[in-house]
Amino acid sequence: MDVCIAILGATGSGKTAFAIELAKKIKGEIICNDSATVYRGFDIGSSKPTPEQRKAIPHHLVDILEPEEPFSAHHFVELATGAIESCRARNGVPIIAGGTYFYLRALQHGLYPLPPIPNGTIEAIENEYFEDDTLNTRRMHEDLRRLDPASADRIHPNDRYRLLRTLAIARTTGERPSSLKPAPSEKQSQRLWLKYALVMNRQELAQTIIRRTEKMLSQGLVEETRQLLEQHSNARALQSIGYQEAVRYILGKITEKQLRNEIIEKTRQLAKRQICWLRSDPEIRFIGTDDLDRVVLEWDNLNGALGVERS
RNA sequence: GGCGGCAUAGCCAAGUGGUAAGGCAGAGGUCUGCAAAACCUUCAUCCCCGGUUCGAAUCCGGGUGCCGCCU
Repeated sequence: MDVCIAILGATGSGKTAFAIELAKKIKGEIICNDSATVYRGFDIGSSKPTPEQRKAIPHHLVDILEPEEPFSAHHFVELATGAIESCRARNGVPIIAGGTYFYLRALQHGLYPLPPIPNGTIEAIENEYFEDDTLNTRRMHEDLRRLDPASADRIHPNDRYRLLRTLAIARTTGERPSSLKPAPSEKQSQRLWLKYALVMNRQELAQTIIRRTEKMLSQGLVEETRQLLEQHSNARALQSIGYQEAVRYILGKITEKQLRNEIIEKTRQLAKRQICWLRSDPEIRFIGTDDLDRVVLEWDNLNGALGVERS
């Protein structure tokens, strides 16, 4: 049996610090569950773990990609799986820490067994349904219903993002997307998870987000963005929170005050969606930042129980 | 002090006699390979008092507040 610990939480709930403290106590290594910290150069705005933190505890999946390189749930699953194994080989405890619950779910439960969708498929579909300057999602939805009613039921007619992807899957596999089932690998199904989420009340969280945002700005988020924009203007991560607003500020579209307020607002909205994910998973246990000992204890208990089981 | 204009949700705002559009924010939710993304649901009785009318956010009178101009 292979046990992984997940430390989840909304942005600013203190999960990074908590995960590091936990790692110190149980010989853990941290695997970052995050869509932005994987990129080199995205330091301030992604609140990447600091060099000191990374020196104290090994961190995986940080600074592993150039800004233009693609990254997705699938890449995350592969890389995180590798990191878990190498950590295990060193007798360490893998601690998956971060806010991208979608990635964690893919790591835990697996993704569809899908052939890669050929480049240009999505664009081709887009062109097909592009009418009068917009995507005719109504027609996309009707066509999807003809191909796969079950998928059409699950996807809202306005959700062009999922409509596009589902149509692309249907086209490249020739199968009904709704018939595809997530396929956890053997490793995945043997893994045991201890999942925790740091809770914080909304007001406290709002305060933390304000402080964080101001800190990012004073640490030079705008300057960092300016450099990224010059060298990697196509990087997708430039569209993530903080960077997107900084780009608009650099282009003169918003004022400094708007920059600050919009980052705060977007971050708060993100936190809300993250909390929503966490609430939807009954396996997650909610903890406070002072519950470190409890987590260590639960980990020890589980280990003891597994040890007994083995003998 | 006089004259004019405005007053609709936390904010912006449509509506000029027939039972309160829309956007933003907020709250709740969905999510299976871009997720720090995309999408859904939900949220007011119209500054106050009186009048006209079957019926008023809409018309009339008075009050209050804000803005502009004049003295």
